[in-house]
Amino acid sequence: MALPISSVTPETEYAEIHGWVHEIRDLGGLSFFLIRDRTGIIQVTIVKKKAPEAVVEAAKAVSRESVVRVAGTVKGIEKAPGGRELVPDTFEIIALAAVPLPLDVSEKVPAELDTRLDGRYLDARRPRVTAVFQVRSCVLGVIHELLYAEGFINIQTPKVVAAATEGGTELFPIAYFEKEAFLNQSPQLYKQMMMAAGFEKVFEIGPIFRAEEHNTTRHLNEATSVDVEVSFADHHDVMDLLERIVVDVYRGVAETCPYPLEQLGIDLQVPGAPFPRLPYAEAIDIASSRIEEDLAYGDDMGTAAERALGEEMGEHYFITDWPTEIKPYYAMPYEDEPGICKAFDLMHPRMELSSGAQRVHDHDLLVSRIESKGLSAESFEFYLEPFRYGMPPHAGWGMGAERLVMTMLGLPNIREAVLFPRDRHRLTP
RNA sequence: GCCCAGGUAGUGUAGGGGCCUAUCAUGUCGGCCUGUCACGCCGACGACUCGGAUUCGAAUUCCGACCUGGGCGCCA
Repeated sequence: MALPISSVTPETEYAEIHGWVHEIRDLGGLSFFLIRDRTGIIQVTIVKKKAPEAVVEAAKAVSRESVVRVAGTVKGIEKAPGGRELVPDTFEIIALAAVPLPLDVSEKVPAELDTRLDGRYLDARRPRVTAVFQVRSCVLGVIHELLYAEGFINIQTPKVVAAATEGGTELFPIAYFEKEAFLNQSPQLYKQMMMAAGFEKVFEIGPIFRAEEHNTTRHLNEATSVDVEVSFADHHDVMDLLERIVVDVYRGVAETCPYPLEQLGIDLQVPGAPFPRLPYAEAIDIASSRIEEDLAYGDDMGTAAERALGEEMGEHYFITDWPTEIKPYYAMPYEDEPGICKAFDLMHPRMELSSGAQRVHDHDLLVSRIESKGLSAESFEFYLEPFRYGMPPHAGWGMGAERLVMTMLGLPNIREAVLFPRDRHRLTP
């Protein structure tokens, strides 16, 4: 029975391991093989005069990144990595790797992101890349756990839809038998419909698709959205929830991912809640005093403004009370001040992570909001009908999972947080 | 969509009219090496994205195509 490499300690007497040949150092009569699995690396030491002939032969034939099965005696030796090494009586090549490799897994020579993504299966063998996806898995696990613990229902909504959610963004058209259809940009309308169904608390973690031809380090054409909707809740209630999730995610990763964090060289600091809730008007004042370009009330936050605010705030924060004009039709305007609405963005100092709002739950108000955005209410009929038969007040948000992972780990490019990113130019692998 | 910068061995790079039979590292192959841990030493192998133009001469300049990275807008 093979052991995970990290579980082999100086006290282990005998071990069998499966792994990939990370590095080979042949000193002549003595050779060292570093064998790697997803949990760690162990040194296998072969003394040619003492080792079985079959071991020596296999060791001579093996190439870097081949899959091997090695079994033998474990010796506690201080000068070996991890304080132990394996002296094999069996060294079996399970799958010989061809040469040369498309990229250097041991990271002696860097590879560009494009090269790495082309050979993602190899790139992901690199401990620092594996680590990112172990953390990502943990992040999504923590979110699931927290939401289940708070009584949320995990839903799945269609990704093939007939119309845009909110207009504005470009959609990917697809052929759906004799009809035109699109890949969904957001589960927004569906999760709201489940409020009319009385589900009260729902969440969905799934893909969203945007056909924008953006070319940045923080946009993807296929992203993972963490979406939440809660009945009988206002925007502050769901900001509280979002805050709990972010803090819990950081804490969960810090507690359960020590090896990945070590690989990434990150000393993860759990952010302190509550996060400041900065009204849009104040945010504009702060940003405009710190940047060159003109920024007026009613403008969207540009990248420079976001960056300036991020420097000022230094931590996660919310921007609240946005002008109704620049938020989607489903954001609830304040009753006493309809020029601003109960929408919010959750910001990391580097970028926006999430946006949400208390939603409009009154049918007639929603129709007038849709029309004031220049959209046609008829095309939203499937969405509007539930609002006529008992729609509770509700609020929710959507958060980019990749952005959460990216900002937490300080990744330079959002593509680092996706196994097989889809961007303007990349459709394979 | 707009703007900028690039494409040189498997990988990452140097070189910006003749000094290029193209640098260095890593890798691969062969040889030596019993404690390496970026092992070391000797030798070899391997590349100028494509098409056109300018020129006596182009990896280098110009035009076009293709591909890539980044900034902005917009957003998660």
